[in-house]
Order: sequence, then C-alpha cells, then structure tokens
Amino acid sequence: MEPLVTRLRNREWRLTAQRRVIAETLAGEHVHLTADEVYERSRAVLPEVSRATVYNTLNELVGMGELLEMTHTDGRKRYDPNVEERHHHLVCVSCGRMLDVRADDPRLPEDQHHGFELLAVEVTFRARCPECVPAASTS
Amino acid sequence: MEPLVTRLRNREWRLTAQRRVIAETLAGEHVHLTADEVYERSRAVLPEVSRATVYNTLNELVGMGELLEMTHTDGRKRYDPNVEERHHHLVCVSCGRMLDVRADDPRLPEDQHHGFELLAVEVTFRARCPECVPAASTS
DNA sequence: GTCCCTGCAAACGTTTTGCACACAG
DNA sequence: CTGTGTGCAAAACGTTTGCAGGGAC
Repeated sequence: MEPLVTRLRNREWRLTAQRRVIAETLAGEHVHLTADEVYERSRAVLPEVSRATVYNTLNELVGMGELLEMTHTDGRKRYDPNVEERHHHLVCVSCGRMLDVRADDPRLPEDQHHGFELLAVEVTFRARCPECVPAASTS
Repeated sequence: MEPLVTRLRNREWRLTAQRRVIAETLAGEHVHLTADEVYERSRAVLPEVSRATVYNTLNELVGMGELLEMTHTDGRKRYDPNVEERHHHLVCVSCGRMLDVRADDPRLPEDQHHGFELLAVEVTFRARCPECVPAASTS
C-alpha cells in the first residue's frame, strides 16, 4: 500500500504542514495514541500546531477510513493507523489495567453486513485481573 | 443466577433506596443505556436521586463486574447488564451510524489470558455504510 | 485570487469531586 | 451511634466550535 501522505494527496486533500506532521505522527509504529498524545508529538516536530487542528484532522482521517478510532474503556478516544498488525485488548473492569492480546478476528456473517463495507474489527475482552480477583470473592 | 439485588446484598453492599432503584433500572430489558438515561429512568421512579449518585453507583457496579461499561464511538459511556443476550456492533466510521449485529464471539487463547478471569467480550466492526461509500471513491 | 485550513479561546456535554447532612447497619 | 452513601453545585476533563487571519492550490 502507498504511504499515508500519498494516499491523502490522491484524495485531493489539501496538504498543509500541520496535516502532514499529524499524519506522519500516526504513521509511526505507535499502537494507540490519544488525541492529546498526537498533539504533543506533533508539536514536538512543528510547534505551530494547535489542539483544534489535531482534533479536526483526526476526525477527518477517521471519516476517510484511513484511521481507526477506538474508544476505550477509559473514556477518552484513541487512534490507531489501520495498516498495523491487528491486536485486541484485555481490560480489567475493576482497575482498568489493559493488555494487548492476540486472538482470531471474529467474522461478520454475510447476512449481517447490511450493505456496509467492512474496514476493521475491534475486540475488547472484559475481565478481572489477578490483583482484582480476590476482592471479588464475596459471593 | 440470583437477581442482581440479591447478589449485591450478598457482597455486603449497603443497600439504599437510590441504589436499589438504579440497579433495578439496569436489570430491565434495555440494551445499552447512557448514564444520563439511567438517571432519567431512576428519577422517574424515585425523584430524590442525584446524577452524582447514579455515576458513583454505575462505577461501583462496573468495578464489581456486575455491569459492563461499553464506551462507544460516540464518546459517551454506555452500560449494559452483563446477563443479557450478547450482541455486537457495526459502526460507520464516516457518519457514526450504529447497528446491532449477531456474530460469533472470538475466543481468547488460553496462553493469552495473563491470569485474568474473563467476563465478556465486546466486538465492534468498523465499516462504511451504504450512504457513505460513494463519497470515499476518491482513490 | 479564492477557498479552505489554521490558531486562539470560549463553549459544550459528560463525568467527577468536596462538603455537610442523612440514613442503613 | 457510626460510618458510609447522598445531594448539591462547582470543577475537571476531553472535545468541538466561531471567528478573523493566512496559506495551498
């Protein structure tokens, strides 16, 4: 697949310095960044980037399908370039600890597609971590 | 399984009128309520319930594993009693439209459990809905 | 030159918190 | 009676928006 920046240019996307920096931040090897982390990293490269632009750009990229928005248990949105190796999540419902895990992607049966064009699948396993299990033994 | 209120009493949970109403609201047949919806419904039954208490109670129930917190794409948290029929979600990355779908749950391989006690699995299929597909044909 | 993107700061909606009072145990 | 849960209102948090100026095409 072509690099992200190239794909964006081909979509007739106005390529500004800020947008390029944001896109390049996401194209890195990071796994799932919050909007604010993207903001900090982008600003480290190009100081004249505003928080608003980061949010706007992230939303556009998600709408284009070039980026996955994965809203995690912790309430804040996290973003993931959709080209990376797939991974899923295991989170403790009690303390919020989160681990990356590997598991097979579930398949969506053909009769459940509803005409949608599938892009990706996100899986979150809810669980109680070893430290939190003892506390729950009141049954 | 015993009713939710009974399970809570057995956990030495201080059972107040407000908490009972909140728990009963959730025990209903609803699928995924926001905190505010829980607040409205609880207040319809017992007017002297405050928003803060709803939030506190929901957080406690999630920590206990009696309730699943599922943060959807729309940013706000939604809550789901973990006893209901499982269903998954199909979300349009462009317009946010969300449908419930049925699909097999993915299995988490034994060597990926990390000592966690599994409670549930949440699956979100990211896609582009029929109305949003045409707009994206700029490649 | 035009239109879209940008930065700033203020607005927004949701969730959390501090405090004094009230009630379950 | 004691300790914990409650209501209220204000704060915190992440995100969005309105507006005037600036830069990509």
